[in-house]
Amino acid sequence: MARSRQTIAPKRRFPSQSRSSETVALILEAAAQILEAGGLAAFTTNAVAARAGVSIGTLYQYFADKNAVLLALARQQMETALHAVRRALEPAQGLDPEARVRAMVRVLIHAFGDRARARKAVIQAILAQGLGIEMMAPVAAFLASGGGDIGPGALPLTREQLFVLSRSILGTIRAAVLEEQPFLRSPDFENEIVRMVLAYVSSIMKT
Amino acid sequence: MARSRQTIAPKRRFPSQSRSSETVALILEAAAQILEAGGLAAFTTNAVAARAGVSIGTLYQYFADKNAVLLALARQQMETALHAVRRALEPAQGLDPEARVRAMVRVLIHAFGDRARARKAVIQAILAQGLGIEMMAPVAAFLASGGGDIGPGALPLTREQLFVLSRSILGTIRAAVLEEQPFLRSPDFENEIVRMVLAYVSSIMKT
Amino acid sequence: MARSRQTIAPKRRFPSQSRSSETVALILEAAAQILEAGGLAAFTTNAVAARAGVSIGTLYQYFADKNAVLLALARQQMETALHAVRRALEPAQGLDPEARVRAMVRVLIHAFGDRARARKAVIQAILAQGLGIEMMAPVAAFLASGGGDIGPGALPLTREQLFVLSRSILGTIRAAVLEEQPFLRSPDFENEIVRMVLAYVSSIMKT
Amino acid sequence: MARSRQTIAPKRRFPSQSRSSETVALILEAAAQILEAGGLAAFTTNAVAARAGVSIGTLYQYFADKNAVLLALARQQMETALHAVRRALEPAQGLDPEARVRAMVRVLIHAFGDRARARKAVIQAILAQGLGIEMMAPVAAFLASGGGDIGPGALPLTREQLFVLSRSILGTIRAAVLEEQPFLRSPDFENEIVRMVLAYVSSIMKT
DNA sequence: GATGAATGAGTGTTCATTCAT
DNA sequence: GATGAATGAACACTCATTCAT
Repeated sequence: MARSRQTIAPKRRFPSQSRSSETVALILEAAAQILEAGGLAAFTTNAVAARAGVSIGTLYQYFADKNAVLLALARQQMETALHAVRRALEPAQGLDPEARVRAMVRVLIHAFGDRARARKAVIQAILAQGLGIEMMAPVAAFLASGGGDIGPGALPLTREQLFVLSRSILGTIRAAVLEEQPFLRSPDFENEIVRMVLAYVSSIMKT
Repeated sequence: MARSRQTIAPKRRFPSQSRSSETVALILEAAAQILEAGGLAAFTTNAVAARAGVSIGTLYQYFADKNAVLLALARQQMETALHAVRRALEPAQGLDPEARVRAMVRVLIHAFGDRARARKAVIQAILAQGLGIEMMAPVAAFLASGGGDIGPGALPLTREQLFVLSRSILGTIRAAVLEEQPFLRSPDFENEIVRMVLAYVSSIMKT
Repeated sequence: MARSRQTIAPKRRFPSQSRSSETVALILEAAAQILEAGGLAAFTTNAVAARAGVSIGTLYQYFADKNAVLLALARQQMETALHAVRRALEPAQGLDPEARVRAMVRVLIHAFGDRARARKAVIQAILAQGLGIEMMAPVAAFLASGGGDIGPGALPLTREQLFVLSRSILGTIRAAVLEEQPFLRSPDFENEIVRMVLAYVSSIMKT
Repeated sequence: MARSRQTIAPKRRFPSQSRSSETVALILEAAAQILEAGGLAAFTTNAVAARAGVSIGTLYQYFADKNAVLLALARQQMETALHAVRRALEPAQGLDPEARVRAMVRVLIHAFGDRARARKAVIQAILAQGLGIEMMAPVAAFLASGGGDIGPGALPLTREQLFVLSRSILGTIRAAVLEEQPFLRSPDFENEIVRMVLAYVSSIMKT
């Protein structure tokens, strides 16, 4: 039934492509706007459809249920963030580890810092649904695949190290987003995360 | 969102304090059980009252609204965790920093790891309600007041350092709980968190 | 949880009796009216609640779902019909079989013939839900228990005979109701059913 | 309720009769399968079209609405049953009445007993739609036209007698189908229906 | 203080049907 | 003729909260 798994829109129809992906994009954009404007409480399927300018029936043609919309939105954000990280790391090739870590952290902070309320709501929703794991998987995979390549060479991390590394970064940023900390985008905040990461990685390498 | 600030705290009864606190305890226990059994979805005020063996009206006599129950439960858990940390740190007086950090981390892991489903649900609920800040405050305060006293002496941390320190620890443990990671209570996991904390603190002190 | 099984209202609360049974009666009456006025199509839980003058929530306090209302209504009608049959048969004690059968048939015709649209709708609903068996059970039980006591003595019917006897009577009347046959209450119609029953029973006894 | 009378009959196509009737047959077969598999609840126009391998638009090219599909299916079944009865009665020419009645009853039992779920669903749907009369008409007409020719000669039945005769047979079988009685195809069940019919007819003739 | 029956706004979701392509 | 994306009216049902007893 399902054609491909990479498709952003989960479940339901896979219409003729152009029109449909447009509609899906429309709906996701509307979802983000609703979230941004009114938070999770305002996020109703009817509201999303209305803002997207499509009928509620159309929404359900592309998304199995309310949750699927949230999921798709989260996935989209995650992927955007990962792309941003990759792009940020390219020009950092060859630079010293600190520069590379800093580039990554900065991207993550801002990835999660733009459209703050929407992002906060997405995170809340994902956590509330217990879908956190699925969302973190790509990040961990990225780091595991040497994506970070944070140290001077490829450092083979254990499962636990990978987990602590990724979650301490994301958990900290996430907390700042959720708590709406004013210093989220401040250099000091960035500095401290970078310091934490470098210190931890150094410590691992010394072993 | 919250109506008034007083509503968060359960309305204390003065008349027969014993009966009242009994009832409150009954309700909170019921809430925890409901959460443990059915997760956030099963957590309805009617269900909690029913399991507590009190009428829904009585529940509302002690708690301003559904959220207040969740809040009280979370606060109770937080306090339990803090007490556990303090108790764990006492015999560690005078020991080297690593031993002290390890004691604290271990306690936190178990504090958040017991009665897993209930705690997970509480965390989800708190986050979903955007109440994370309030819940973190005591922890931060504890660390700020030198509670951790992790370094060789009192180390005056900046706001950002305090935040990164506390959230990287709690965020990592939290993620492990929410994602139901199997290694949550493993020594390796504990080791890595300890390593991360010590490395970060050392790095701060060198400045 | 459930207190007693004879209660008409199935599932849900069993409130303090007086007020509640009043409410239940109110709802069932409203349901019958809605059915009478607009048929099955108009039968929505909201409409029933509105006509009953109670909130939709109250309806769901007493009935598990839409179907339960229909079920309860059908049961009530069935029981009313049975009572009527019993009452009709009492003065017929000692009379010849024909008189007794006639009394019974007449009651059934009118039981199903009054408030025709409502009764029709109830039957349709019951059949559509596949709940026919449950509704027929009491009738069969009645006949089986010698309730009919149609022959000159107690005649022990086989399962199949009981079924054919009860369903041929009820099926015929039912068909006349559903098809809105004009002769439903005519003496000729009654005569033919009586003839059919007597002929069948005689035939059985000859064996 | 019904919009116009023509809508009941599927719009016949003249151009390429073969292709059209093929499509209609395809749709009816799909409808039967859906009904058989999931009962009335699963019977949606979209589902039928999908299983038939045609677009929903095409379905509406041949059937005015959802009901028309059901109607056509019911009619098809009814006709099949009648043909079967006629075929069964041919070799019974000249046989005694019992043999002829038995042949008819047996055919009816099996006509309504095959593909049980689908047939049950069709009956339910027809009844729920209040379309029972239309469906019974052909049967009554058949019996009226001496089709049954059950007695020793042509017996001129009154309207009521015809009704009671046909409905007591069909009503009984119908009930057994709807209630999924295990003895539906048993000889005992058949015997009792035959007995009932013969007894009733005899009784009529004696008058 | 306790009770619990009553409330009703609010939401997710379905599915028959249309019509532009 | 065929297609199938889009439509949107309609509904069942939940649950936090109130208030008369």
